[in-house]
Amino acid sequence: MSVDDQAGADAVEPGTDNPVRKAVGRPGIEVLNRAVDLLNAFTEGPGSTHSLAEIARRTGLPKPTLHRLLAALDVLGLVEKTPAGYQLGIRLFELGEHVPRKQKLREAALPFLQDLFEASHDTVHLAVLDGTDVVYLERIRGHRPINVASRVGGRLPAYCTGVGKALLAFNPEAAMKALAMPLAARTPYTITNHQVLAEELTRIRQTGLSYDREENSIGIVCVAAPILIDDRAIGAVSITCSPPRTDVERYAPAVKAAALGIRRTIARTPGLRPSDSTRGDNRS
Amino acid sequence: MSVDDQAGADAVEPGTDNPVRKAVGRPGIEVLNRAVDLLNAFTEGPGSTHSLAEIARRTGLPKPTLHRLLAALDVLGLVEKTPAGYQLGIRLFELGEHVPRKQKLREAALPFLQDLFEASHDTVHLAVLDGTDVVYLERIRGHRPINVASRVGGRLPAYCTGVGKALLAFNPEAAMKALAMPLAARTPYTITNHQVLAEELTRIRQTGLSYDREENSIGIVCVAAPILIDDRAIGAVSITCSPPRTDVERYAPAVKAAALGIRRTIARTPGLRPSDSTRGDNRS
DNA sequence: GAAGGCGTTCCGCAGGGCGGAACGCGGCCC
DNA sequence: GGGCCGCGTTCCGCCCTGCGGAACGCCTTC
Repeated sequence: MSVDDQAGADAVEPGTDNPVRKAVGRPGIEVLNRAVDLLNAFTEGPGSTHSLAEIARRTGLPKPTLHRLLAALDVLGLVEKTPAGYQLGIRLFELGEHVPRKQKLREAALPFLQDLFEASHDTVHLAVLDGTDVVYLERIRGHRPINVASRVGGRLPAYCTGVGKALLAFNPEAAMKALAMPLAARTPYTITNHQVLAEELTRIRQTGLSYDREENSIGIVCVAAPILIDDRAIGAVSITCSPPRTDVERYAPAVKAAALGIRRTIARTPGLRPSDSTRGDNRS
Repeated sequence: MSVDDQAGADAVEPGTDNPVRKAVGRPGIEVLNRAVDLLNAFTEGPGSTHSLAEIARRTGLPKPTLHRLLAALDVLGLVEKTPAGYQLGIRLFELGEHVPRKQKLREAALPFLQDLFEASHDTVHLAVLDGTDVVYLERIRGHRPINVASRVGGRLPAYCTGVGKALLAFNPEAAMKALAMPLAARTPYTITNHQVLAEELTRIRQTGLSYDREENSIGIVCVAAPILIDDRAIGAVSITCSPPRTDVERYAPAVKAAALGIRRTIARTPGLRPSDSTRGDNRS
């Protein structure tokens, strides 16, 4: 509760927010698209248990259709029907724990994240890229009441976060996409100009370090470093603190060292390598 | 494997029966059933990246169909196509992190699990029930080389584990189901007799404690206690160790206390209450 | 008693998912 | 080299299956 309220409780991006949105002229299998839209409805906005009617409102799907879908998903364990409504089912958690991108990176990174935390006692993050968004895999935080907008399993646009820019800098295709979409101002400091963002990415590419100076959320600054395998960032680490202690810079070496350590651990373990998903959506 | 042999299950079509199981005469939406079977193929057996051909073998689905399904799931982010094959996608992890059964229980339990670990330095588990299986939500383990068969996000039959029996004892419907299915012997000590299991559950109901004495795995014993809300177990905690140090019993009070502590924390936080999913499959 | 919101069921229409067949490719073995 | 096998991918016409408007029974609210 202490967390996300003032961060704007972001309803991700303006393109997808109106109650009807997507799911219509899409490629792929219609039923699947709808089913996943349904599931996504649980990850957006507040609350975790919803009535059929509310899901109908959120997704814009007709009630009989939803009824059928929910019943099917319930049997499959992806959704659970409780007296209070529907919620995401345990089997989703099971499946999620078997996602290799998460599993292996996290495992390799955890000791280094711990070290970073010990050294700084500030919030430490591990994230990966998905499309032009960042997904947080892990967070270690202490008792300091920093209101980080992040959450494990949460998603934020890459262009306005430390880890995000580090990831973009070493993922050309994703960077292209990000540079081709509108950059909404989340704070007065958000980079909203494509030219500026491009330069920032170049700088990051040169230094191997990425800074977020209240670009996503007022009161939050951080340093991040990419975890590079074959010159591509498969993940990124960061330390976050509040700007009174503006000297995030002094953490830069530690963050960079942690990223390198993780890289080495991974290089030693086979199996994580083919890190780049093509992620079908190159159509957009 | 243990299940369907006696049912005859003849009338269904050929092609999908043998190398795989289910997915044929099922209720629900066919495409969804297939898609989820496809995803499940990634959580069974070794390896996390599979070729289309291999998935075809595992699921028994025709290749063109799989091709179409995988492409659709790729766009949705539930699956990722890499040069080496397909793997589960990051969005599954995202969804999994939003599962309330997991999210809230884990959050409430974590400090108590830590305490248990500090006190014992043996492996600590947190699990919930799904059907007649147990799903592990969290595990804290030290450096002792105990080969626990568990894994976070893993699944085991309830009747042969400490947490499982604790959960069954306080979930009548699930217990009924478990008592109606064949109990395979996983070790010489596994309870395979329904009568014996029923008595064991009664004992657990009286004492509030459940023991696993190498019933699931040789070399593994544990004590477990249910986390009770309104006389139903919404989860269970356990401490596991190897039988040379047979005195798991001395951990019993600590485990029980932890369970009570978690219960109290949850009772104070609203929102976790409606814990019983009906989980569609009451058909069986 | 009317009005609105909810979850649920029914059923006839047609659009979408199906999968056998066929193709191009690369590795392997004579 | 030629033949073979297994792989991923594309095509296309048949037919099955998912679709959703309409209608119902049950609540609470005014």
